[in-house]
Amino acid sequence: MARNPLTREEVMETAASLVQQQGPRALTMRKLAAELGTAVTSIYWHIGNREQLLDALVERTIQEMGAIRPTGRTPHARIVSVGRALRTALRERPQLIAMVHERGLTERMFLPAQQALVHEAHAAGLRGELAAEAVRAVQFQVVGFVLVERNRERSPAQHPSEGELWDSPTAGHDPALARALAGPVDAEQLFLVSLEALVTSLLAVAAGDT
Amino acid sequence: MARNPLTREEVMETAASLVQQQGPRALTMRKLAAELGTAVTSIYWHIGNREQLLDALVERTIQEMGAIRPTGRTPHARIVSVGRALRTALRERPQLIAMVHERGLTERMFLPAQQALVHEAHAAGLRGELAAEAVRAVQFQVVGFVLVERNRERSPAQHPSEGELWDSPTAGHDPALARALAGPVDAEQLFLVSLEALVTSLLAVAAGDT
DNA sequence: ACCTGAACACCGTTCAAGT
DNA sequence: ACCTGAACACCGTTCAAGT
Repeated sequence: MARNPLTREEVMETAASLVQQQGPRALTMRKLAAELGTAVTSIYWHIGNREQLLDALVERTIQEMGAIRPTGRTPHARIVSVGRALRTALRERPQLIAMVHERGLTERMFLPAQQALVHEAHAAGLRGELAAEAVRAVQFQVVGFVLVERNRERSPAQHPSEGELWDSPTAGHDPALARALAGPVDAEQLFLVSLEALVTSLLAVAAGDT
Repeated sequence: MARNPLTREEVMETAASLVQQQGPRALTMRKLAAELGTAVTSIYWHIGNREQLLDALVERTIQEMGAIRPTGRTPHARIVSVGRALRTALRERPQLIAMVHERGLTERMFLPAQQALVHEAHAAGLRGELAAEAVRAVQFQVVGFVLVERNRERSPAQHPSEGELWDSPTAGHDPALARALAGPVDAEQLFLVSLEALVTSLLAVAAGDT
């Protein structure tokens, strides 16, 4: 029970921990009020409605992430490092992904990496629209991958549907392929392979190589 | 009011149209019952609870999509064509994406393309784990992109946050870059560029070129 | 300026009771 | 086998009333 006057900060704090522990669906105004020891309606006075609360939480989490610092020598390595760091940062905050998911705020997840990517794209010799395209390609790639990855993890069931391919005409001739597709995904490796591929192509354009 | 005995089919049909028109959030058991002219509880007898209903709808929509047929001459072109077709098919069914979103079923969206991709990867000379990796890389790429794209479209607000970069140190030196980043995304082009890049790299591996 | 309880209009789900 | 209404335990939000 909080006797001292309720604070916007206090509400945010409690809401954040609630989301962190049980996901955004569990963040109900009434539960939150109970946790805070106040009436439900007090929250409305300080924060507004549930949507605004979620928005504020998303913003807060993004702030906490801070900037992303590239590592490595070559432009290629540095851009890839930004992608990896962004994925790591997002995966460390599954609640963020879930909240962004629930509302339509994916582009918020782009922000932490954007400055760094712009800088690196420029350093790699990309200019103007081409640089913008490269920045966005990496952002879409990374965020998209993380969305798929998380969504996959959320799914409780095994993925037996992929087993269908075991006896598909093509896979039947290639047992190793069938086995690999039936098995679990090595997300880490898949992420790296895809990102490397993308960056390679983007930089090939910069080098004048078509 | 439906006097004839309620059918599982009838429930699914009505539920589908409800989702199509107003999104999965509007699919409430009570609204659905009202639409059908029955008591809410009848639905439970035929279908089960809301989760099972959504699962069934997802499955149904996937079935409707049917198989994806590659076009083009070269392996590269054919794989890219599968990616494009998959994206188009998904974008034509925004309700599917929303439903899959709400539940954790992303991998269901992988299925329509998988057979075709396996075939094409094989035709391109990829075998075993390498082929599996290529198939999955394309799947993740396409589905991830569509997820980001859709989520972006759902967001009502403009994206002023990207304007931040206008006066970022790097972008400041490159007005064309700043302008491009502040403007809207050409999703179509971004998708193609990324997909082409990925496929090029995946096939380079097949050609023995490291 | 801040907090409150009552009330409204919704939910999904269960269950005993009907035919 | 199929359908029903009542009931339970939840929601978010508004609003008039308090201090």
